[in-house]
Amino acid sequence: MAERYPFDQIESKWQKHWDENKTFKALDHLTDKPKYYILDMFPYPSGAGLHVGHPEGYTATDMLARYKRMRGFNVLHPMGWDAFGLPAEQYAIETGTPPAIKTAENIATFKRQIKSLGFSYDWDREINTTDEAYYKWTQWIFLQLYKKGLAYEAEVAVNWCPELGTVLANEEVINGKSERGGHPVVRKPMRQWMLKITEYAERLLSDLDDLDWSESIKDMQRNWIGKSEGAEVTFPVSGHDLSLDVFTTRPDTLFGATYMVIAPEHPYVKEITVTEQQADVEAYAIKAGYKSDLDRTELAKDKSGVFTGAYAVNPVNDELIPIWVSDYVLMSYGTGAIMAVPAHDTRDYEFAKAFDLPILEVVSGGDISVEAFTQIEDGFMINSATADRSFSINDLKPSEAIDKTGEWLESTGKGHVTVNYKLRDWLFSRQRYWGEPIPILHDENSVIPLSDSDLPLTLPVLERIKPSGTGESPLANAKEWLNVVDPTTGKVYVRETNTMPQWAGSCWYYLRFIDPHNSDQAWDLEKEKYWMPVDLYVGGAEHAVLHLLYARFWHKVLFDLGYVSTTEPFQKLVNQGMILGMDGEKMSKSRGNVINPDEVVAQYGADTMRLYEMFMGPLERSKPWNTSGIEGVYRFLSRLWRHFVDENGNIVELSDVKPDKETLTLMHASIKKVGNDLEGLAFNTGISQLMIFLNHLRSLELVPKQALEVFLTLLNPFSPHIAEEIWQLLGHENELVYTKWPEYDEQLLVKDMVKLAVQVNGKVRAQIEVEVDADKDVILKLAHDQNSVQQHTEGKTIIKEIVVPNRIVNIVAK
RNA sequence: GCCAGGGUGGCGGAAUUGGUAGACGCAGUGGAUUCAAAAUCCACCGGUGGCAACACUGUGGGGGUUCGAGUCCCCCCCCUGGUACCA
Repeated sequence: MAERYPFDQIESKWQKHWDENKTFKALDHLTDKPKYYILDMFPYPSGAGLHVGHPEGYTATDMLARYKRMRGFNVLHPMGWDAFGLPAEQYAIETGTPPAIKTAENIATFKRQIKSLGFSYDWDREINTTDEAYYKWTQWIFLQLYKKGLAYEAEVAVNWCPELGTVLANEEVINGKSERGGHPVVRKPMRQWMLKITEYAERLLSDLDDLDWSESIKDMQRNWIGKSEGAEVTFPVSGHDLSLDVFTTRPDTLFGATYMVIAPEHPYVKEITVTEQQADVEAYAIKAGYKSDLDRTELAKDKSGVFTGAYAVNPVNDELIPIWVSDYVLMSYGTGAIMAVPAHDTRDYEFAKAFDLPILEVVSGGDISVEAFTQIEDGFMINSATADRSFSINDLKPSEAIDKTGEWLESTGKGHVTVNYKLRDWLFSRQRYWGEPIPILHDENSVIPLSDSDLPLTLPVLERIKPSGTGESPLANAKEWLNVVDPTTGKVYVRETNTMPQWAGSCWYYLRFIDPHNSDQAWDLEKEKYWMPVDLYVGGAEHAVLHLLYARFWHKVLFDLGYVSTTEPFQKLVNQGMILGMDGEKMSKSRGNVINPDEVVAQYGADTMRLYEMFMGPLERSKPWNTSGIEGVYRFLSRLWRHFVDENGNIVELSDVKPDKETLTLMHASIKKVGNDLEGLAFNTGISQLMIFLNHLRSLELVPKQALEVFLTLLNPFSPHIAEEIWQLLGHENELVYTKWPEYDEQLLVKDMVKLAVQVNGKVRAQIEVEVDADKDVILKLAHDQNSVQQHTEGKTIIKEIVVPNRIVNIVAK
């Protein structure tokens, strides 16, 4: 390890200074400065403390925040805690420690660790989702959703574990057994709160286009929303006074529908099944009910199913086709029933083969004796006309046939063109204690929302948190809390025992940061107008779909209600990559490759830690930690210190004269490069430029004071403690934090001589130095004068000579 | 299977978007300093051949476009993330 520079003293000194002076306080109504809102995804404060992945994103946003301040922006850069959630509740069940206590401890650890890195958060805006002053407004937003008709109750199957007497989250169920104890888990319908996110599907999809997010994240959201255009077609059931609606994206293949399939949970299953098939169908439906969604897909290869004995009428040609029940059709998508076109759908093809059902080709171009032909771009329609020829799509391309069939369905009333989404409504309730209570009362047959003045509805303090045994949340045990007696009528109401999911608090925290202490409103509308939208949002890609989709949904609802001024909350989004262990594997306790940020800070200091986190590589990419790599950046900072500060802590002798030409050019090139790299979040190359700059300064006999000052200014966003300290030693009264970022002079970056490579047939043979924008003839003459060029052109005819000004010369000879 | 991103020295990574591949850092080698080591400083550092000048070769593999390709086009292989009977 290099000789220590006193980073521990320097860093604690400046961190204390920033704290005491509230250096990073964001000003709400400072309208003469442009605003910049930089947000980190706030962490769940786990018991394990911070790992090196957290500070990666925080370091990046901090560097940008500090840079933006130097650029004259009023920066909002806050931090808080997403502190509701399962681990604290499980810990409480095991140990008896109340979740609030454990959570407070964890937050203290996280805060200490985050502060040790010198991040420039406005700590006066710290928020905590478990704080009743915060969740009062989470509940208030829920009531807004409820009043708008976007929250409703439904019977939904949950993972019920009879042994544990509790409902489990999907991730707590492994292979149909509980993660803890390995007890069997069954699907049990329970009353749940749902949010109608599907009502916003189209807007959530189309508004993605204008966001400055990576294409891959946008695509994940698009896939999740899963819009598909098609038609709904009605198939009357023969001999019954009912019909089955199906959704299809391929109405062109209607003539090829040779059977139908309905999901085992379909409401008509019982009704249409003929007596002889009743037993088989019922047995199959029960078996399918036991399978979780996962099991169903695992068995995807082998199609299973049972014939109902009933027939449907294909509306296009009045042919009778059999109706089957199979779990390859999902009740949760479309209508829970499909028309099967085995010739042109892989799944239907497999099913038809398995049960020997007819396969009728209606699009030419494939070989249906081998596999389903699903290409939609190639081929032409065949076998697709009504008996009386009144309707025919024969010889059309499938895409044309889709449109024409759609029109026909509309005009005959046998169906209609429609759109379907994969997105489902959001299951919003959890049978847990440690979450926001849902502000709802029940009586025998109705639901009564609390009024705003009853908020917050606080969590009751339970002596001991334990499962209710019924599948309800532990709140069902809180008898005094549970029952509410109307003082005038004496009527007894029961509180909702479900709580909100962890997503709730994080759906709007970025709005509370704008006005965190407001007790009359969730946030002030004027402040919201000033600060929103979030200009940069940085966090892990694990939240690419759910958190971001849920938050966007709430934001749009709040927009419709007039509480926010933008349609989208997060204008620009960046996902930091993962930091891997030294072995290139994901860090985990079991692998023993976890790096503890506390140890890194203790050994090398926060400035080095920050610098290394960003020097490793591009922010978005995953990259492995390397202990000798951190030595490198540590040496860089040590060299800076040693070169300019003597043993007594005084600045060494500097020159007051103007920097020489080379130094001046490099100085201005660095201002440009480092600034551009910070804007583009390309921290690694910015740091590399700082290293080049310092290497040059160290090569000088006497360093011009001005050059060192510029260097420190550029270094400040990256390693602020050491930069401030040397800056102060230079005698400056003001702090670097709000020092203006230097301007560069483009004129100085224009060189007067350039080196050109001379190629012969595309291979570099010589290097020449000429004046900038030198004449083509001059360049060529000089090029031909080179020995090596002559060697390689000797005896050859010159066919072509390419001169790219200030770049390259290429002589083509044969 | 499908969607997205990515394969560059021993390692992390640069490369003005078609113009001298390997910046910067790590590791390594040689030297200076030291009684010695650590630290520090200087030099070298893709591969093959050569004492050297230099030559050939080289950005996952194969083909193509171009005066010129890490960069553009086509085919293939591998890795990472997402998703999965979505009709």
